[in-house]
Amino acid sequence: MDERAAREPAAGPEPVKLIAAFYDRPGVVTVARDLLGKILVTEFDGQRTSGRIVETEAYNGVGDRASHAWSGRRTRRTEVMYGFGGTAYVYLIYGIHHLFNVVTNKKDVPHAVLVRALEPLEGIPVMLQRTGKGRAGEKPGPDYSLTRGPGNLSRALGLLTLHTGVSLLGDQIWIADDGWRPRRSEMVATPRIGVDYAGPDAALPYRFFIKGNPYVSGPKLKT
DNA sequence: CTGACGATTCACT
DNA sequence: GTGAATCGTCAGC
Repeated sequence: MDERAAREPAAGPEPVKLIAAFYDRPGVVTVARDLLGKILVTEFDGQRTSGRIVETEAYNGVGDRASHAWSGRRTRRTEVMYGFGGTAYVYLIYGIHHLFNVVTNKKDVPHAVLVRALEPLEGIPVMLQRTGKGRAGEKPGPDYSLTRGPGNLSRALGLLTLHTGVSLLGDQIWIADDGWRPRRSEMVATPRIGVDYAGPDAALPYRFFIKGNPYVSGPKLKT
């Protein structure tokens, strides 16, 4: 298949917004894998920005030491994780970066998927404006750092902590399927990034990404 | 109320 | 490879 055609949003069918049944499923690891290739969209003040999801991480509820909900921790910040699947969970890390997560599973089961990287599709000028990247004097060609890494992509799409609790079934933030999906052989699973504190759970293969995609964060794989 | 720290990023050695 | 930025959250007193 022509790789370029596969990545062109206009080449495929109209993207269809994912419905509650996608998010409600009990297996957060499966949902994290299934999110690869889907399109994350934000539309704030009439400004649409979107990108194809190329990297995710699953956070597997109360039994997962890496999860904010580990051991049933339930606070004002994490309360949204205990809500319905298909809700945004955005939190501030290091006082600087906003990280966007998708709450999954049914109410009271605090599963979530961290979206770690996107390949930009729509609204790239807006993303450049929001991030301050792409100004004159910089080297030509795509700036892969625009949406590489969870802090960067959240900034590019305008996602802030105030968006925590927003339904992904609404018209501000949603995820769509345009029919494109990675082959199984293009998908890689590794341990999650930045969760060394999680003891044995730090080694779980809960990070998923599309092999070879230049927007994927973290160290490069050995070939 | 206090203090330690983080699901990160970037500049710098 | 190392360290700083910067502040809400959380556990503990």
